[in-house]
Amino acid sequence: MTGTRPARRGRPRGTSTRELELIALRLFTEQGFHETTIEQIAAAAGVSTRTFFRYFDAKASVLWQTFDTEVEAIRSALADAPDDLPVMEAVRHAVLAANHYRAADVPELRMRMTLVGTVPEIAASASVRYDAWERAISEFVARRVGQPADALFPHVVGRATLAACRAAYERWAARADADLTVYLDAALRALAGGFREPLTEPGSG
Amino acid sequence: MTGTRPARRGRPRGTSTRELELIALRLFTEQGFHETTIEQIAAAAGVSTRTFFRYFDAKASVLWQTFDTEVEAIRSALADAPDDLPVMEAVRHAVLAANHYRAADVPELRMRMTLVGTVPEIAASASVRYDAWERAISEFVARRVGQPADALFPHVVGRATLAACRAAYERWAARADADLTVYLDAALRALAGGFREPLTEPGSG
DNA sequence: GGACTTTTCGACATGCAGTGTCGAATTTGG
DNA sequence: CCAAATTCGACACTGCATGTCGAAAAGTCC
Repeated sequence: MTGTRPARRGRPRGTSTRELELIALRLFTEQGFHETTIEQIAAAAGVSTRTFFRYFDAKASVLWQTFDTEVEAIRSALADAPDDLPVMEAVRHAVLAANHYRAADVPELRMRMTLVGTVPEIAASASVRYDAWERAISEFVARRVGQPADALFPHVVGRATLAACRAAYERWAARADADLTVYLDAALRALAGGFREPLTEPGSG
Repeated sequence: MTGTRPARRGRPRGTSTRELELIALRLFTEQGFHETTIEQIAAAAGVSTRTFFRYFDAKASVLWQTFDTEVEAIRSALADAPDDLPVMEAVRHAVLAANHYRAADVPELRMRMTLVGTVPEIAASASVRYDAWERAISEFVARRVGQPADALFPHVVGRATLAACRAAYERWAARADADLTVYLDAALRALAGGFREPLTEPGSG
């Protein structure tokens, strides 16, 4: 989000968060998360390990770069939702709108998802980020039903919605046979239906 | 689950997981999680830091001792559920049955919940444990709807159910004005209703 | 162009989590 | 009393994360 100002003041940066992200993603998939040291990532980018921590506050943070973008997309989509649209309909549309990726970005996205769903240490690092995602939902729900954002109902909706989406993410990353939005749509419809009628797997129809 | 055999063979243990758990819980609440070193916990129990890691594989693991018990309780409750009971009804009953605590255990439970909901590092350590909880649900759902346990629908139900319960846990730990089961019941009813009608906060009626 | 400011970087040091190794300590069983 | 079993403590080591401080590299102003 740092505006690309053409001429900054002091010494120019030796690398970028994006470069470190790509290098780390490659090394993690090649040799594993735990087997990759920060020293290796930094060395591959031509900087010191100390500098790595000037770009990211932790080893796993390198994988959560693009996550904030999605949260913001959901937020703005929910802000534009018409008032007569049912709450869970609005939520579903917002999530789907925020998860349309260009074909070129899909392999990287899948790589990231696979790591999140596979490596426990990375999954653990997610809990903090998920809070922002959930808040985007719960604050919208709170507005619509006229309750404080930290009340039980909005909180439950936010948590459950993210949980459903995570399940869809993981299934998609593991199977790779359909569009991500198909999985998300199915999961969110099942959620809004109270899980009364079971769902047929997207790929198996 | 180590059966308390009265006479074992070699040198007797210098402490127990339970003792370490209580000491750690006290120190964490007194001075914070990050501010408490394993050296302090071990010293308070009269053992070396190396020995701490013979009882737990990580610093945060010390707080998840009793979690497995709950998962097992849910599992067995679901196994006994009658076939004509709707799926989400059975899930709700099982969760509620597994969360009846004796009054004496409530303060410790609340302490633990507060830490999980407050300290990011502890929340992060939870993701692995939650998997077992979710599997208990999703395997039951898979059985009932005749799908593989790793299919999308059971997966979504498991994730969403745990998410709803976590929201209830946190609200309960933060407010402390009612029984835990009241919060859980409300959250799970809202989930099974597809979040169509909003929920009134348990304490504010 | 030279002095000054701003910003990033590298080197060094430190603390803590987690793991491997190995010998010592302590109990039971013969 | 000796042997087997089991736990513990001491030591060493790697890696993550953070603090400090001076050097490097750019722009800015005169």
